[in-house]
Amino acid sequence: MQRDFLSELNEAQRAAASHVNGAFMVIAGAGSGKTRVLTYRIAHLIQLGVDPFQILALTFTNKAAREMKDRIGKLVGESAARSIWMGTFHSIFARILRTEADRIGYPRNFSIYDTADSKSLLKDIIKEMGLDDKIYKPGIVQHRISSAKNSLIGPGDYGNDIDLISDDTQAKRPKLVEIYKKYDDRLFRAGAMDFDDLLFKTNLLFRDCPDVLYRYQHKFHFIMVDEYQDTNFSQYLIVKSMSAAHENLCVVGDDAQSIYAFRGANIQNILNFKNDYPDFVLYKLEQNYRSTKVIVEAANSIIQKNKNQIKKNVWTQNDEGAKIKVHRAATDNEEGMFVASTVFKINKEYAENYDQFAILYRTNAQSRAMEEALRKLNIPYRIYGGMSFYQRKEIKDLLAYFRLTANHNDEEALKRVINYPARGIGKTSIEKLIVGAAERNIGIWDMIRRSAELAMGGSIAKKLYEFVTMIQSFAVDLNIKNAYDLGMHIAASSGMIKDLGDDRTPEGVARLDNIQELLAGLKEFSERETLTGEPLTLSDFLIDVALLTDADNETEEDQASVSLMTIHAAKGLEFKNVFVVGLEENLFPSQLSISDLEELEEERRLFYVALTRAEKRAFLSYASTRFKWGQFTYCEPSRFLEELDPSFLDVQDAVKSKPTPRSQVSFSDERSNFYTQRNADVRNDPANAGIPKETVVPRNLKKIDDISAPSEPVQGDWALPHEIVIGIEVSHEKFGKGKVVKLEGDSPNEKATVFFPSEGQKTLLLKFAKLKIVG
DNA sequence: ATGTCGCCGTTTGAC
DNA sequence: ACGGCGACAT
Repeated sequence: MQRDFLSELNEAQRAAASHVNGAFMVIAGAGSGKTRVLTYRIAHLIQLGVDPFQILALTFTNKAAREMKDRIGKLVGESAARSIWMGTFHSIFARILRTEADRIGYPRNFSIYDTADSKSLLKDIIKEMGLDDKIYKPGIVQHRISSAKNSLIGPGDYGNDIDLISDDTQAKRPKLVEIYKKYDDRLFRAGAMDFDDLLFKTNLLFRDCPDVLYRYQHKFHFIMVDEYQDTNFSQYLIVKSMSAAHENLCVVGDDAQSIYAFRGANIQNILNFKNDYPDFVLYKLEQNYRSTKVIVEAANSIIQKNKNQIKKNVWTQNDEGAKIKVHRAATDNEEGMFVASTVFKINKEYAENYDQFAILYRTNAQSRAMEEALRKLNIPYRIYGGMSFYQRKEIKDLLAYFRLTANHNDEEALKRVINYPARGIGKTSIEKLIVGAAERNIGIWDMIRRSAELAMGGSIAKKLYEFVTMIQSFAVDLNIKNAYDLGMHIAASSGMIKDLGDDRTPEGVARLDNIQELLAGLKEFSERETLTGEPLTLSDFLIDVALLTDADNETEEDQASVSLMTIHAAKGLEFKNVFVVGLEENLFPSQLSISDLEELEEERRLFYVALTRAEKRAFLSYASTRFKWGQFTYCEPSRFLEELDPSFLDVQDAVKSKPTPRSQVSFSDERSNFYTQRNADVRNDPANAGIPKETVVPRNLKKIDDISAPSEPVQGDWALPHEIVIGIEVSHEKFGKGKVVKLEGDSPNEKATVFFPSEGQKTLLLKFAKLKIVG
């Protein structure tokens, strides 16, 4: 019955997969069969007689865990596969924390705050403290607290950390520690943990309860960590503590694909592995099975520009393949058209299914132009990411009812639903309750019961009482009714179903559909069998849902679709045809990363990840102008295009006319014709003297777009950008000569902002302005 | 208490 | 362009 599946691996893969005891690390180049090694190793362990319950496998996404379980199930059987502890750090430790909650003073049904919840709480705290939210921006505060937690710096330690304090003092945010303390306290009183807490509190649990740690150390004989390059310090320490007893630890990763430093991932965890486990064994998987030679080597040529990396030599025996097409588009919409029409052509020409195409971008906002173009050509597509199903208001509302039922102290959940659907409990009342609770140092729920102290009107008190009673009645059913029945009951009794049902607009109908979908998901969940045979409760569902992302919410596709997603979301996936779009400075690499070497290297790794998703064909594109922040902005090609070895590229449509000299640090190759004109040149151009710097644009845009200027004064409806463009010189009957610096509005209400040396900037309605295009 | 209007800031990624 | 939020009206 045993299948010798190890023989299906290459030598390096087999060596790693058959390694049983001790600590070892697998550095796996892109497309080198990393998941194969992990799954085969687990299957191998089980074949050797290891109890699946003793195996812990930590993955980066729920999806990865699910897929790996499926594969293992096929190798050694479903039931064994199901018994393995496999999941993301967050979901595995949320479960463990739930079991051990009382040891750290938390309720078993603690809530999990998502980033929106925690931001909202921070906003409240900042407001309550009377601080300026322009200085204490909730996002920044949240990020600093999150980083602290990921480095295991609690609110107490934060105040003692000279570096952190001096950072805050310099940034004029001396009260940050105080916010952190209050935030921590409010979370605790709400019986809630944020995402970082799931790891942080696990560390506290293990530190403060040696018996608990001992139990888990001896429960898990084999620990595996996938995507090790993306673990943060908090995760690192959990792994280290848990594996201390057996030291059977296998970590797998690729430093070249570390793209999550922004949220605390520490590449040093890979680089330092040898210090913690001096006897460790290192395996390198360098043969790529995914991509053509061109793609592999082009990717190598880009990643070698990074200083910080482990040396490796990724190679492939696959075919040479086509060169990588580089396309310059005039606008973002044209870029979309290029992509869509190329997809169309390849689909026809090579009979390649639409699900074999991916369009990858740096930011979610870029999906719009792609979508429009695909729709025009009737190409089916699916967008991953963006507004997740679980972030929709109606879903969050219903889940808030669930959360509040399971944990009455969940402040964020309460704020969401106490007056939704409207029941006459307004902002002021809620504020009184929250402030009152904070003053008395009690939970929000207790505060409602003592609301008489707040001198609120009798009618409000009655409404509050009714609300409380309703939630309590739900709670009574929590451990009696099955999760689905209770969920249905809550959706109906809360009034949500009615409220949404009353809205007959298409959006309203869609919202009700979403609720139905969530309830259907709950039904499926409640029917799932558990390991222990106990029924799954609504609180179990909440843990699951809190940690899901919509990448996990995969519905079976009825038709093969092109995938649109951010590069981050594409990690671990592969497609025959990949389009990487928006290769422009300040977009990819992102503006925020450009001034920092480390961040720039992360962007480069991100580009590496993008390129290595492709099996057969890769396309790179960029636009010269892009509609951004509500107006046309100028873009120059990404430095990554210059860094790629040109021998792998097939550059179409490049501006062949004249390579313009560049004033900035130059890169040592000749493909400077990618560039039209650097901003610096434009600003320094004497022709632009006197024009405010922000609005100066290159004069030669007209040439780039090959626009012929009418010589007669133009009147009537204008179509953009064919006749008038940013940067063009015009003359006005009254104001004289000027230069167009901004265009906005739709025909026939298009407006042009023109800089006239004598008058300054004027915004003119084109259909009335008599402008003559000069030159 | 609820709803509407206009202004503001914003846009990196996600468990 | 868009969503969130405060100011103001109902």
